Amino acid sequence: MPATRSSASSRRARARRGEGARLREEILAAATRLLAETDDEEAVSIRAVAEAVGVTPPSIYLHFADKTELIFAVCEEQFRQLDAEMTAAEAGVDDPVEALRRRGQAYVRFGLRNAEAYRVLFMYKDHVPEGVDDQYLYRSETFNHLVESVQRCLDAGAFRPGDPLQISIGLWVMVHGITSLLITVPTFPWPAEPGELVDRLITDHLKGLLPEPS
Amino acid sequence: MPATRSSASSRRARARRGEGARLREEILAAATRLLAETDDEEAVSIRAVAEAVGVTPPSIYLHFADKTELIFAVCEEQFRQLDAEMTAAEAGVDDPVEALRRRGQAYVRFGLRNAEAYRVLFMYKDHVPEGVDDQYLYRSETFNHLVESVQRCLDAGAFRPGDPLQISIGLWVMVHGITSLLITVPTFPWPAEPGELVDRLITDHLKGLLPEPS
DNA sequence: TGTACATCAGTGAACGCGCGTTCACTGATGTAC
DNA sequence: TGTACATCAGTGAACGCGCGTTCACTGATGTAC
Repeated sequence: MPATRSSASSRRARARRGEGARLREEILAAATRLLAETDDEEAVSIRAVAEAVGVTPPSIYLHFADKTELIFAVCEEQFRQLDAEMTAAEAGVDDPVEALRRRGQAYVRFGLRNAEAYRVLFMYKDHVPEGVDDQYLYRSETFNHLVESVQRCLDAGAFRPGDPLQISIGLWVMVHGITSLLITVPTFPWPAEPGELVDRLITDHLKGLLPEPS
Repeated sequence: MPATRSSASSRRARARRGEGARLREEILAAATRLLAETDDEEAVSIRAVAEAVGVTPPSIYLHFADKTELIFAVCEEQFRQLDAEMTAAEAGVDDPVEALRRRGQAYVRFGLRNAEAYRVLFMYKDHVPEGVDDQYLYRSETFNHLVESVQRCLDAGAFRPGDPLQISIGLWVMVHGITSLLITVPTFPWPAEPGELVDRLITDHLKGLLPEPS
């Protein structure tokens, strides 16, 4: 009986010829799962990922140049997932302002449900490795869909005229502010429901705090 | 000629009897300076701090129980500094809304000028060590001064009636959103001046995006 | 149908690194008598 | 005024740890002839 390297995992079956690329997907999935389960990016080491997949550490380098590239690949996937969830939240909503509100709610929900992934995406420095377009976020589908959603509000006359990019930045700042503070300072006396905070702030942001003209 | 441990630093003169506590201040100052200069919390190791002070690593433990306690002490100091700068920004301004705006501007300026300290304060998990009141931020002078500043706006009738705590949370969310995104995603096409972004967002937040009633 | 060979998908062992922390100690400074 | 002693402010060396990464290798799988 050969010694097992760990009580938690067993050796993975070797891929057949030409199917080596499948390991890449398994590594990505394991890294994503580890990030969610441990809620700690430091626990997602090359060694831990290899162990979770059932493979030795050097195998990771068959598919990723280094650790940075692996983590970035995880982030890319999460970022697409965020877009998908926001798009789904908007689906079938006719009122463009209500659609935008649901988009915001979905953003915060995603961030809180995938807190550690969210931290890596938006609260780390240098999460975009060298060699990657540094306009990555700006040029992304994810951000673009927000701008389009804002544009629909402008087209419908629901907002007073303005630059959709600047309005989008304002909305992003707000939902990011909410998400990141809820993650980092969870013991603060926040409203009971994060959704409440999002709704109130979006409403304040859109309608204003100043007294109505009398 | 004795070997020097480093080309960069020399042995610090030993404190006299009863003045050992002075080392504590020197350690704090060195850690703060290291954080600012390297712009990287990971570079602020016990060893690096000791080296910067001109002392051996075990000496740190004469004044701090462990690394967490040292970093937290640095954070506390920075947090007081943030309060001082916001208070100074408000000084002599009569209009309470304008005072609030200056407070926000000062917050963002502080965060950008002390980016790595800001990250440790508000973008790390568990920056408040075990044993410290987990309502630390909420009960702080720094946060309290914001609430008081909001209360002055309410008292002056400059805001429509509302809960000063909730309004304060909204404002904090916004300035934190701006500061943290500017730090983390500096390559995004932000407005040229951070102050511009702060002003526009505070204005939008206060006045609203919706069309004026016609 | 058999066999030599190339290729592919990994393995095993080790590298050097910097880290936080501990422990037994030293030597200058001040104090009691 | 001298000296033994306690105390204080540190030092020096080492501990074990987990990390990313490299390098030479192995052995199963498929292919050419």
